[in-house]
Amino acid sequence: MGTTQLETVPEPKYWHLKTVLSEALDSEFTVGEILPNERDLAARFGVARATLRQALEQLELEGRLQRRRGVGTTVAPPRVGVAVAPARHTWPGAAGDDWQPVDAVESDTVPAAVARLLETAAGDRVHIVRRSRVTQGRPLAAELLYVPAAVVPGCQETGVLNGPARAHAVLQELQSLELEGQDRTVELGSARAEDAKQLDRLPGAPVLVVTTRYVSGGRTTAVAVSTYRADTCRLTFGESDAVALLAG
Amino acid sequence: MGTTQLETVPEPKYWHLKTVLSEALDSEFTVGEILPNERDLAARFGVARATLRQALEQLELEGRLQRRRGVGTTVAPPRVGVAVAPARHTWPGAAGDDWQPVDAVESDTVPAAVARLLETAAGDRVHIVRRSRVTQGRPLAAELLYVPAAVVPGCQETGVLNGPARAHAVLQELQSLELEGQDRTVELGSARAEDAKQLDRLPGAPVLVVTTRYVSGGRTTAVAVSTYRADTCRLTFGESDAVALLAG
DNA sequence: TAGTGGTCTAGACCACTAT
DNA sequence: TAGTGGTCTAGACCACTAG
Repeated sequence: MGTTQLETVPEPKYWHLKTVLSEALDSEFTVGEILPNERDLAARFGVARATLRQALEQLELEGRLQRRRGVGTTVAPPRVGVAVAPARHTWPGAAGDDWQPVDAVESDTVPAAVARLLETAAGDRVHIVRRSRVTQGRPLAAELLYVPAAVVPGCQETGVLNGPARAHAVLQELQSLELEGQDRTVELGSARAEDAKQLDRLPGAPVLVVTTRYVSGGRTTAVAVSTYRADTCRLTFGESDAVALLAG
Repeated sequence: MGTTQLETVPEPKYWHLKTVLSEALDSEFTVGEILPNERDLAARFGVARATLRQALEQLELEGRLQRRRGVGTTVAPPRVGVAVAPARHTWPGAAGDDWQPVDAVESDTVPAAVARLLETAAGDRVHIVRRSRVTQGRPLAAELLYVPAAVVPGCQETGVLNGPARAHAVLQELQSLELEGQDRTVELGSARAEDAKQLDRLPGAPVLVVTTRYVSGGRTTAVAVSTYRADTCRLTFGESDAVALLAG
């Protein structure tokens, strides 16, 4: 046969579209610039809107685009480098940490995965401190910090305190304990409705879930579940924070 | 008004569907079990197939499901905990590391982000070592390790070696250097065509991209870009590897 | 109120896998 | 060859934002 078929596996349209758009973003657009709307773009490329959207979704996942309902699609700035593991181990809420306490509640039900780490039994009272991390006015991450009531006995009477003050009380008492170590896991998740609101995203948006285990007195003393916007954040670990400068 | 509208924001169908399916997975299915096909499932829930697929995609993103074309949709096992930052800093390829060298090439073009970290100029020769990480017969991650030729002068004449041997030669010479430190970043990406094949996924599949910077002699000596399957992997950091046991 | 992205439908065909 | 998930279409309506 004289026919040459270099691509035995034809590239899907949305994949090719993504490549074309990606190159266009590099060469013809600047950060913050607004793209034509989806209907126009689809028409221009001769595809259905759903196909165009598949390409846009990928680019948004990679942090290249930002889409907002009622507004439009804009070119996203490079991802923000976010230091996750400080050089020195510290309790959450220690001086200089980038989180802002939001409020705290006491509960006797925690997610199964958290209960397993804390080795708490069903019914054990646990403080749940909500915190949020913001940079340049934009929400980066939401966190739930789980501290068994038995770990911070001084916080028995915090019921009278209001939100932030209560969170402060729990965090403050933690500082008095000796922190022996910590470890973390990172995995992909999708934002729960509550997190999504806090992160200014729609429910289901992709997030990087960082689970931190704080060890003190030979056992897991607290667990933090931090939910970072996957589209805008690049998590940084390690001694040198200089790498946070890396772009694109 | 006597009307009570608790949900002013009606939940999208696919979101509700995802919740229902998620609970069904917990209670009525076992790991590895095969689900009804998409057309049947869509009919059963009274939605279009596209809507059903939106829910399945979310569940796959969260590592609850595994879908394979031509085969079906199965219940995924819990994510595998993968140690990313060993307790002691070592060069890639050191004894006991979980990676298998695949091959190596020499090139004078590297991704812009890598060139920035390595501080190489356009045209500088760089060894690119491909490695892969496998557990229980399943591919977890693919890696490209970039080492400037100037860093491993003993590897000038490796052109005659075949793939794996060449990779070994570069890795071996690295061990002789003193490693001063390393740091890492983690971000969300989508699999390039080449990675996708190595990871047994389709192009565009969500991946966790770990960029490791190796520091020696006061400067960045090597950069590794490791691409982990986001659906099956949970990355673990820190001194204690015990956390790798955490499930679900 | 006009315009945007988000959701949803009811089809169709294709690529792949196992039999 | 039959059955699966993957891609694609051409519509429709909804929720949200901004002028």
